Amino acid sequence: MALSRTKSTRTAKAAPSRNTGGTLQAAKAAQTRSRLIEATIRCLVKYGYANTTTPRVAQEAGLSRGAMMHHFENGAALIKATIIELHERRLRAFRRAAEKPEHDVDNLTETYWAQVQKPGFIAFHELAVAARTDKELSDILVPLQEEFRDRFNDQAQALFPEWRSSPEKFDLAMNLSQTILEGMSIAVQTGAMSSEKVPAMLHHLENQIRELMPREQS
Amino acid sequence: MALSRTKSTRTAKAAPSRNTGGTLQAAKAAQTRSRLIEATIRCLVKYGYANTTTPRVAQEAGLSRGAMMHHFENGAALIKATIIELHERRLRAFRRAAEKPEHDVDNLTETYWAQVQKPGFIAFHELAVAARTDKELSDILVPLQEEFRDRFNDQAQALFPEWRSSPEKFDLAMNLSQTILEGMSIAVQTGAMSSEKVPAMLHHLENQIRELMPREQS
DNA sequence: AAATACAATCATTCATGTCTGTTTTAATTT
DNA sequence: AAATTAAAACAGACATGAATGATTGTATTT
Repeated sequence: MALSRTKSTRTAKAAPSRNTGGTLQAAKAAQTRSRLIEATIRCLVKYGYANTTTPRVAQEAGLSRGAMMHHFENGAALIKATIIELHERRLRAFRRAAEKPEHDVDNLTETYWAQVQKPGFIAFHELAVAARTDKELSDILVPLQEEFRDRFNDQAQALFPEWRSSPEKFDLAMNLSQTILEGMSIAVQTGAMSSEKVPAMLHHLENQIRELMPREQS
Repeated sequence: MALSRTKSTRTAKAAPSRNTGGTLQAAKAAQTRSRLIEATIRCLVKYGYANTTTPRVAQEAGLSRGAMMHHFENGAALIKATIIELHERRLRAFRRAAEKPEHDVDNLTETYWAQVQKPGFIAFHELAVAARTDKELSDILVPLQEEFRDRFNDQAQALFPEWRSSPEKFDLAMNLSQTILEGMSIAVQTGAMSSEKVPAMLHHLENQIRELMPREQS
């Protein structure tokens, strides 16, 4: 997409009167917006950020580009919306996992491992990499990354209350998990690591976490 | 760059007669090629893959685009050359580190940690991410990734011969190191992780490696 | 009917590869 | 050693394709 490759000369074009008023055919609008966002995610996964263009997204969504511009005043608005959708989806998935009854370490690591292999994470990483050199993108992304880390820690702390006794070890375990699982996903995707190595790594990570816990749990 | 966005209709344009003959003003040519490759790396770091274009690279190198096209018949050739340069640089750096006398674990992990924070690795990751959705790129990159893993393991095995007694643990230690260090570098770059967390992670990794070693070494 | 969803087209910008022309450098000949 | 010549290094301009935001026009809703 390469945000705002062309500078908007026009007078900011009154954003299409976001029809956020609860009860109308605005439901249709929200649905179409959602379709476009989903299409964007698919494009990011299939073609990468560099080749995710507005015509391609429109085609992937089965819409005309004109229709698309009706719902998002420009390409930047679309990927901004995509970012926050991915963020919320990440939080939701994490929340669902936390609500399940079984909370042993193996379960959680494998659940998060499954998460980081799904399209959502791949698309998110495409955007995160792009944001490194795109201020407009990083202005949106960085705060969300921080919020995710906080929620991640909150949830984990709620699940393992006995860990509050040694917060440094807890912090380390969280960072280890995130780094290894996310890093491993990226490494496999980019060919830096063979997928055969994954099980042993997961097993080792689980052991590590248990050793960082304050003595109980299998 | 987005390789070959336009298809070459012309008849393959006899590649500029690579003047690889050892002893001429061909040294100048090699030097200019090198300047262009360095400029490409800088652009990848500064602007990201999506915004690394031939005009920008030429400008960064202080050359005209025409001159650039004289040395690389198209943009794809340039980034291909950049990839193998980065690969060889990675191997060289690794080799240098192995030639130093002191070979304790702490030294090696911190050396590699320093490596993955340098421009070379960042540029390489930009290309690796792009290669995920670009067959032309991955055709070059994937074999090099494999070669790097092999050399990485060979070198490490030469440095710690006593480790041959337990190859699975050795393999795990190598994968752990690569995943954590590279993953952590990316995480910090993209804002997924705060850099404050790095020292504790490094320390933990070093301990892990030592525990995987067959009993000796401090 | 008024507004909103959608479609189609426009002008602009930019990157790409190709082509033509100029300068510099090295090799050959005298 | 000086002059000549050929090739390589470099620069600038061109045509093409594609993506962008803007604009205008049509069909649905409600």
